[in-house]
Amino acid sequence: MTDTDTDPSPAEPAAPARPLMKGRQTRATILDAALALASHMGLEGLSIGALAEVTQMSKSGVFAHFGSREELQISVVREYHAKFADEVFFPAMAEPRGLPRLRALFDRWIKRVTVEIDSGCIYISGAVEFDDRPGPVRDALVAMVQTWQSSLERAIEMAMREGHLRADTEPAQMLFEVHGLILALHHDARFLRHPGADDRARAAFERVLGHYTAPPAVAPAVAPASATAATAPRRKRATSSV
Amino acid sequence: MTDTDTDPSPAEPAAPARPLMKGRQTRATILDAALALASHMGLEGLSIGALAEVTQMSKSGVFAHFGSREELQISVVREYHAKFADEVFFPAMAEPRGLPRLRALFDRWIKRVTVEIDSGCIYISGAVEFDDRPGPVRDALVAMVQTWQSSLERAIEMAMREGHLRADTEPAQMLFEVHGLILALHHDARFLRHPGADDRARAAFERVLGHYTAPPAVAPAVAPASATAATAPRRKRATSSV
DNA sequence: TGCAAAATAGCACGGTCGTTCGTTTTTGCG
DNA sequence: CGCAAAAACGAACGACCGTGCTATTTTGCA
Repeated sequence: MTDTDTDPSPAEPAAPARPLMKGRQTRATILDAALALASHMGLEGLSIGALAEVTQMSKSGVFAHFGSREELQISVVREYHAKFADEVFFPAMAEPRGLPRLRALFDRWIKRVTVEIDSGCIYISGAVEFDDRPGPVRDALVAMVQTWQSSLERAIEMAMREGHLRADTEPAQMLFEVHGLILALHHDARFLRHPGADDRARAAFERVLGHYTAPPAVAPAVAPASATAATAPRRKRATSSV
Repeated sequence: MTDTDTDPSPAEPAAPARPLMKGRQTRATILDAALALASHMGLEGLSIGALAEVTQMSKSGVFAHFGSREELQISVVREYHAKFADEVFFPAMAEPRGLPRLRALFDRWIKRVTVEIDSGCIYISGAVEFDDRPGPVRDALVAMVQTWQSSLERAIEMAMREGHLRADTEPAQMLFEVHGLILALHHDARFLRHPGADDRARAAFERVLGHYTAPPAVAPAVAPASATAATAPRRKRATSSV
């Protein structure tokens, strides 16, 4: 949401900043194509030549916008981060704190990973590609992923504070388990092409929620389920349908 | 083992056709190096030139053993599969059926993914690299992963038959959740370099076990299918296939 | 020891890659 | 219009890639 085009009206005609140039626009076009290409081939599969072909430009013309392949990759990571935030994070923040927001986050996350058939998640593919490849690209990727995970963790903490999750919940542990569901979904849906993978993910998510909303529970086998259902507040809201 | 090693009597003096040659040995050496290299750079990062340098051979010398880069990649996948089976599957099969075997499988799986510092899991990295890159390499990879997952699923079914897991367990669903823990572990340990990731995975595994060993549970207001299973537990448990 | 076959090396090919550099076109504004 | 700056182009470079050839070395057995 940072540097989007601001040209509905010429705005400042009187001695504005010199570089109002509309080369920025082609840069956005290139970045868009790069994002699509990287979703298919991975960040390491990005090639300036292929990018030039897709955008009908010369290799050097594409190159000039980034200065190096590495800078292009980093730009792609940042672009993906912005899009991810727009489609997953911000809309979910419109939901009320606690379980509704948590469900909205997970639901949109699922859609980001699967519904877009032609676009694998760059966070996931990038994590595998750069897990032992040091450098600026890895650093950028780690920073973005950590930002996203921190947001999730804060949402979990908020749900605890709202009383929607049991008090002994370890947010990082719960995040680990939920993250695993997304990764398994990505694996089964994209790689194994299992059709019902998203249903599995959703069912598992509800199971995880079921655990973290149950009473602190020393009571082992005999604990009646009706009591747990009473203490766990099930909001209507039914998540966001989108 | 294939090529006609059943000739104790050398009937043909001119062409005994005995490929006992020790070029097989160098092939194994190359494959070993290739496995290490692919663990770092991914299957797509495998290059015959780099492999030649590492093994102190000529490019063409390395090349001759596989006939094509693609065949080399497939050989690496098969080699990894064999090693994986030797280190994870077969030792765990020595444990008694049911929970002990399940725990052993998971425990060794964890170690395969993390303890080997210099070796990422090729199943995981390969799945991301080839999730939309059709071809023989992808096919081989899918086959190996499915073999492994089927083995796990059978182990889960066995645990059910032993009475160690509740009768309404859906093996594929449980497998999905456990697999997610491994993927999250791989992500957090290798990419984010979180030190305690394996403890998180183990704790989560026990939580999953805790759920699937609990009594069938009286409709916790969520699951639509499990409730019906509890009321109708009578299903012939036949299917004694192996 | 000799000899055929297997294993390895050497070399060259066409191709793609990222990058550089000089030139040309386009842009924005006086 | 004119003109400087920005943007895009085109050709070339060195490096690495996979792969096909033909030698050369090594091996295993008579």
